[in-house]
Amino acid sequence: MNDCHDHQHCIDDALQVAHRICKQQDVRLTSLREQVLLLIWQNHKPLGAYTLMDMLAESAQRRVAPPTVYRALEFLLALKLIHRINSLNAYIGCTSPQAHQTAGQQTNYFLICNQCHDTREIIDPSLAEKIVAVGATDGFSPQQQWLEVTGLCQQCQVNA
Amino acid sequence: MNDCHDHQHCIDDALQVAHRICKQQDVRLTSLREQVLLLIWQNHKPLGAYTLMDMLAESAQRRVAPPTVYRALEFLLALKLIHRINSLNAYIGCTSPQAHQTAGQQTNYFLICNQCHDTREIIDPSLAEKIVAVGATDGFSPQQQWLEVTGLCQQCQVNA
DNA sequence: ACAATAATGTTATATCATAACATTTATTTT
DNA sequence: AAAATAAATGTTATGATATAACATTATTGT
Repeated sequence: MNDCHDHQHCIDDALQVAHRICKQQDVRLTSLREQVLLLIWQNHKPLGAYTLMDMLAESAQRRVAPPTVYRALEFLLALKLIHRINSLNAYIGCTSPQAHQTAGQQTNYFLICNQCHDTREIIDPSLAEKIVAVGATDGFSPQQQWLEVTGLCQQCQVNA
Repeated sequence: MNDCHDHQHCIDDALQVAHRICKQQDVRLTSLREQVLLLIWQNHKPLGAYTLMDMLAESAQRRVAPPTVYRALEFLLALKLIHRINSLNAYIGCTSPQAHQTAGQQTNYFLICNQCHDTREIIDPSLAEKIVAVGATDGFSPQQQWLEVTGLCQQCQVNA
């Protein structure tokens, strides 16, 4: 893990934000949903749905079937508490659920380390604008943007 | 389809380029591989592997099993004659197979219309540079970039 | 023609995801 | 508090995407 941060603090913070957002939106962060979110944050790497199922069985003593975990993921995705990494079929915690609306679009930018799999979300309105500008050449009106950049994170470059 | 081009010409051209590249690289564009590439170009939209299988059975009178079509796709992907659209689990023809190496990275940028599903590839070195710059802030060394932007193409905005 | 290599065929199965309906839990109304 | 309602989760089955492992066929170089 790319450990340039206090990990426990980061988890606590994410959970706290989640509780706040759910309260605001008047939706329920049930025990299942919270467990899923917690597992995603504890691992701090993109996790697949079936991996999460196994983890729930182990750490949370709760064996659930696929639809159950997918429903929890769907809920968390809708609130943007997590994101889906399309190139990995996996899910990761969102660092700032309110921050990726830029000019009416949903932006999702990730740096994915091929070696340690640490995955970092980027929030950068100037990048969003650049991408909009590129599409505008073709008269395209964007709604959602996904950017997944794979490579080597700083840690893994140093260690190589 | 976003028909601002001569479609047959575009198909012919793509096939010709494919033949040339295979010759250059000394690899074989077999009948199966060519059929798959042709189907992808004829449709001009992202196609799933199983859709391609069905199409092969119909138009090319050739019923094949999944591994066969996946191997053909793998071959075409390796030569960058096609790309995979991760958000759709689908494959699309590449407009200029040599053009997306920018500063040592493979770049894949697409505008995907939510309505007509027309999917356009973008080649834009300045965007690649911008993305590299964004990653550089975190000391990230990129290898591959995927950008998938969904929204409405010009045609579909006009028709709406 | 023969050996070596590459491509495709075949069977089985892994992996990711959802539809449809039953049950349980939480909330609201009375 | 009990009943009615709504929301969440459980359950079963299956759909959709992809690959592993090994057999066979086609192509290439000698």
